[in-house]
Amino acid sequence: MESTSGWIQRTHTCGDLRKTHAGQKVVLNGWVESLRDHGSLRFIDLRDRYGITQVILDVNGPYQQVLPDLRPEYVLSVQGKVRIRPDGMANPRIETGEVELVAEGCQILNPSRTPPFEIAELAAADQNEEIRLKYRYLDLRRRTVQKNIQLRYRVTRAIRNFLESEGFLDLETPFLTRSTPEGARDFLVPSRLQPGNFYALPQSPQLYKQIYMIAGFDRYYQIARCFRDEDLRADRQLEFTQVDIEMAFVKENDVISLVDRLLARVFKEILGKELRLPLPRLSYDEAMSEYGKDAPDVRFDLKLFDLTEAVKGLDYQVLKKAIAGGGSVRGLCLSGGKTLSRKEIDQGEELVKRAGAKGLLWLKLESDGPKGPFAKFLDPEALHRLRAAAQASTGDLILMVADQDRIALTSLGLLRLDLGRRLNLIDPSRSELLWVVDFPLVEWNEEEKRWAACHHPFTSPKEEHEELLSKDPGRIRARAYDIVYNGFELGGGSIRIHRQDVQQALFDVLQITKEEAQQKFGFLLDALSYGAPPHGGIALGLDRFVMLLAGAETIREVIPFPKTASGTCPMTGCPGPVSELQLRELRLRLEPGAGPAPPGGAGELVSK
RNA sequence: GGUGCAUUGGUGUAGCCAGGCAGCAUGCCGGAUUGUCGAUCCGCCGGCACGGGUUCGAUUCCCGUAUGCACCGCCA
Repeated sequence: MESTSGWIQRTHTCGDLRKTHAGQKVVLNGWVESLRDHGSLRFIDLRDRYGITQVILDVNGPYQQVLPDLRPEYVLSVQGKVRIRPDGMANPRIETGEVELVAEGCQILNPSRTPPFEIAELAAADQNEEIRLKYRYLDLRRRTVQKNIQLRYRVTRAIRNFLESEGFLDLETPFLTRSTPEGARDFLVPSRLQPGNFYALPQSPQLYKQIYMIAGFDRYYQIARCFRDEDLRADRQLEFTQVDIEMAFVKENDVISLVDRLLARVFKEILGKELRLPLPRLSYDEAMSEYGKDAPDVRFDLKLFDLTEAVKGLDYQVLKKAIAGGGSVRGLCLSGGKTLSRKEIDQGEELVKRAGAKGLLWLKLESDGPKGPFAKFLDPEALHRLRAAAQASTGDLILMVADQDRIALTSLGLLRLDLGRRLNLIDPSRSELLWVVDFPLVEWNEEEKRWAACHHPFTSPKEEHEELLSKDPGRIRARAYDIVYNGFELGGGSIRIHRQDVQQALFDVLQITKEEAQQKFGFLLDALSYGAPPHGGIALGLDRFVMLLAGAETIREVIPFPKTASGTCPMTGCPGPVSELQLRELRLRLEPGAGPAPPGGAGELVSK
């Protein structure tokens, strides 16, 4: 194509050139990755998204007027001839390393200020994150970051290709919607046309995708942005992305096997790994009693055991009290763990205490008998029962928590993970995926003295449990399922309620009043009354998925423009103040004390 | 809302426990250099987040603030 603005466009990218191009005249456009000045000879590594090509400039070349000016990150157009590098000069570290471009022309398309940090591939990897985010456009030039962002694209493409081959339609849903009770805090958007009223940004497209099902679009998907105004974490951002899927005329197995195949496709395409299908399933109760977590990391064993029966009748207060109070004694057995120091055990105790346990009991199975705070209360028979129940042998360490079931299990679940990490029991090269099924439908919220939905208030109870809605909600199991990847909840879904009477009954359990339900979800209840098909679906956390596939520590590494832990963006300085006029148009007034960020904050960073 | 850790030239760090000239690397700037590829060699410039306290003296100790990160609460 003819250039109209005086600069010469590339014929190839910086990742293209090989031996076969030798002798050809080519043009490259790109950034200066590094400069090596040998006086009368100058090497430039020219970079673009496709790779790096070495360019050779001669001090006597027809471009000598630009030579003194060249600096890292300048944007260049280089014309020249491709040459095979002299013997022994090839660079096997780059794909174009067997050739080089001997420059015959070189123009600076744009200079660059000195970057605040190095972009070059081998530059220090642990760059301060705040600076990286402030200059995200530079950070995104770095090879490793580019790889993560491109990986994200390849993952979404694989997902789209798969779902579309399965007949799913990619359908949009509004960003400006209605605030709903339950769930996370909404992001609110004031309405100018309806002063005093607010839109909410969607926490997920949940209700819309159900409406699509009722409307007959029986296979929907969307790579959807979701918004939740809650505190951030390494794996949580204010806005995040879900692979949102919904299907009509399906039961649990249809959704689960679809996602099985979807994941298998992604693992094949991205990691080259074959997943064995169907993925294993664990009931919620099994997951909790064996791993102490509803999203277990099964890359290592170290399962929890119920030791209640084994220690029942022992004259040891801690145990007696817990059992008498309706609780249980749970434990795990660390093979060869007798070498654990007292300090390490104390650290473990700290951990379980933070999870609400009163303490950590331990028993070392030495060859000359058991050692530990309650060893002397153990008669030979009880010791035998305990060893059997914990599948322990001599040299092992049994760690126990005696408490209410939930506390005993969750605290040991945390301890299990901590031990797994600290003792290197986890093989990081493994990818373990599994389904957790048969979740409870609702959970008692002690603070608010009411039942709350475990998944969301549109989740269908198991049919045989429907009658329990009015009698014993805690015993109801839901038609819900979570997919777990290396101990992370990758996604979750359910078969939805498609009958108005059941939906109403669940709202009653959740103490959502008729008025409130009518006001907030009236449209859904109405829709359910016009012939809603049985339907269900799932939402996968794309950010977490890509993070795990990339082997990254935080989802910020796979999100092009993430926010800091306090919800700010060092690059744009958002959130920022708005003008008096904007507020007046919305009929909003700020409280005294609320207002623009103080100087020295993120806003200030940007103005420099 | 809470807890912990951190903040030292442009960037990444040492020094802080045990108070007394702030060191290293890289980048920047200048010079040398014909086969480098994290080029090399020589030289130069540049810094203790902010506010208060203790002290003869604070980068160092104490308190507060700000910012970042991790975690708890929170996230159906």
